[in-house]
Amino acid sequence: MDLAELQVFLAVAAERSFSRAAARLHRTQPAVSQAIRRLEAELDERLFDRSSKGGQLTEAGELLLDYAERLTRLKDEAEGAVRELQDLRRGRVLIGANEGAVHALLPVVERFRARHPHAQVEVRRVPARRMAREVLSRSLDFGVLTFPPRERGLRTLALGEDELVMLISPEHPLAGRRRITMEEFGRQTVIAHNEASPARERVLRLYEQRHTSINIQIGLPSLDGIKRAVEMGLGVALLPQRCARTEIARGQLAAVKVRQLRLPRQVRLVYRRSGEMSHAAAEFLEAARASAPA
Amino acid sequence: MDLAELQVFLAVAAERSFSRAAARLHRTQPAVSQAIRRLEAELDERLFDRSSKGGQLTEAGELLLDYAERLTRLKDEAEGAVRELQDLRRGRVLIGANEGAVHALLPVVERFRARHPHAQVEVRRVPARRMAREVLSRSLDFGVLTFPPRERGLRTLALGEDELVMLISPEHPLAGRRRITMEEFGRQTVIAHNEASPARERVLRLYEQRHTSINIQIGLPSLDGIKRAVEMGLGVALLPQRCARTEIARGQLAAVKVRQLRLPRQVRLVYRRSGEMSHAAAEFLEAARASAPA
DNA sequence: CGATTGGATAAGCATTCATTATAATTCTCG
DNA sequence: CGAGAATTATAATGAATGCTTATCCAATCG
Repeated sequence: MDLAELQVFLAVAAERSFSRAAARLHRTQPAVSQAIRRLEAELDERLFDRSSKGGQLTEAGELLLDYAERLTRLKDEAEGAVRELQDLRRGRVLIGANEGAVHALLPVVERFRARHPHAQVEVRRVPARRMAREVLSRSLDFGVLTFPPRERGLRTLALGEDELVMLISPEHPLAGRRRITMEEFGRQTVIAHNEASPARERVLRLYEQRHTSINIQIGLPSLDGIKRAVEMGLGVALLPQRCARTEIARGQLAAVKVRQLRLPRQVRLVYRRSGEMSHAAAEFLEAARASAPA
Repeated sequence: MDLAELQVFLAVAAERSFSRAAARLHRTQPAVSQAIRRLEAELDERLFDRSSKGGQLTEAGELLLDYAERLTRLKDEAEGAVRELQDLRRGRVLIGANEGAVHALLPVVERFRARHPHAQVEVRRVPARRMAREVLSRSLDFGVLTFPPRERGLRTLALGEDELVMLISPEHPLAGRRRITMEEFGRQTVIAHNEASPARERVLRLYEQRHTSINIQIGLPSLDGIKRAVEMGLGVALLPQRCARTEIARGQLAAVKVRQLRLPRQVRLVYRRSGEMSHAAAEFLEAARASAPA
């Protein structure tokens, strides 16, 4: 029993005639006769009563009619679903990023969504350490990193540069300064993310090398919390400039560069070198390329 | 997109390997490759990611997997349904009969149901006049008549003889008599069905021919109502003997023959001479032959 | 009763699908 | 990183399925 045969069966049932069904299907009448015959032979059951005038359905024919309709409907639905997938209406891009990197990603997401409004974008918070592994194991389509991954089998795409700046309240005495020294920064009350990150490791190492000190006095679990705390004057923070762009523009926060701690870094999108990429992922990559710096 | 191809697709998805799927389907590996290729070409969409280890499904593959499973399930269900029809675990026989004729039919129904407990039997009340037409137009599988139909294209099978008797209350003065005359019957209070029937026409015509009279004084819409009314002594009725067999046996009603009005008649099952007959109908006919008089 | 209509059958042909043989990838392991 | 193993892709061939043309047969209708 075959969908093509059922299609013929449906045509005959609808037209109540073998020859008219043949015309509708752009086949000859014997082709229709044979298709019905094959069906009947396989089911060992007559489907049409040829004795009567119009191709009258038998009881078994009536029964099969219902199933044939459901089957072709389901088939059309399947094809439609795939088509939709191609239109990215069901597509989804899964991206891993740590909190700071999200900001570099937003312009890409914006561009992608503008072109494919039905596609889903999900950005998950994934520690930089696990990023490469998750991308390679297909748990993620993309990862965002601020350092080149050592793992093989990955490609990267630069999304743009960023640097760390000290964020402080505009009321703070240092708010007017263009830049300060590491030592000055070290004397501040520092508010930081309470998760390990490569950037933080690097900053701590730099202080160690200089034999000066820094104390992280407040640890918060979210970027937003840190920014609010800085606004309230609880202390200062060292964060990627992009993360506070809007607050700086609005005058809610001030940014001051710290000598030796600017750590300019490339924000990178990483993805699998080989293997099938979903349409959505391919399109996302395209959007990233378009919004990346020339 | 074809059920056969989807079958291959399902096998590959299940085995996560083209070659293992080929083995399971008793095909060669290139056959599987090509079937998948055809599917992919038709959908214009990769279904498996060949680069990674096992035949990993792509996004579209996952989507199609669900549909493929539902489609094959539905196909199996359709085949099962036809099979059920064949062994009469499903199926229906539709019979037309007027109320009196039902009694002649019951032994046949009983026999049929004993053999095929899952098959449905539906007896519909159909006026004798319309019976032949309904059978020919396939609205009914069978009809029950007490006269040979004039229409061509029908066959008949005798179910048994029956004759009209006068039913009266056992308390009635005439209850002891073996037989009475038409004139005596004419003087009774007659209770009859208030629907026209060939039998009634015939009785009225006989009275006309004899220039004697009969008055139907009570008309009731159901056989059962008539029998109750007779039991209560409201009058007498002229009905097929079979219809009151149990009441006569129990002594609730008495039967008296009426000269010239016995009208012995053959109860007949009528059905289409040509055309497909459902399995259920064929078996019902078989049951009727078996329980018909030799 | 002959003509017409609709379906069945037969023979030939084309396309499709499966097979064998072989190439190209990808993965594994030293 | 490279050789070998495993898995999938490709090409060529052959069988079979299904379509077409050309009829035949049955039923219906004037």
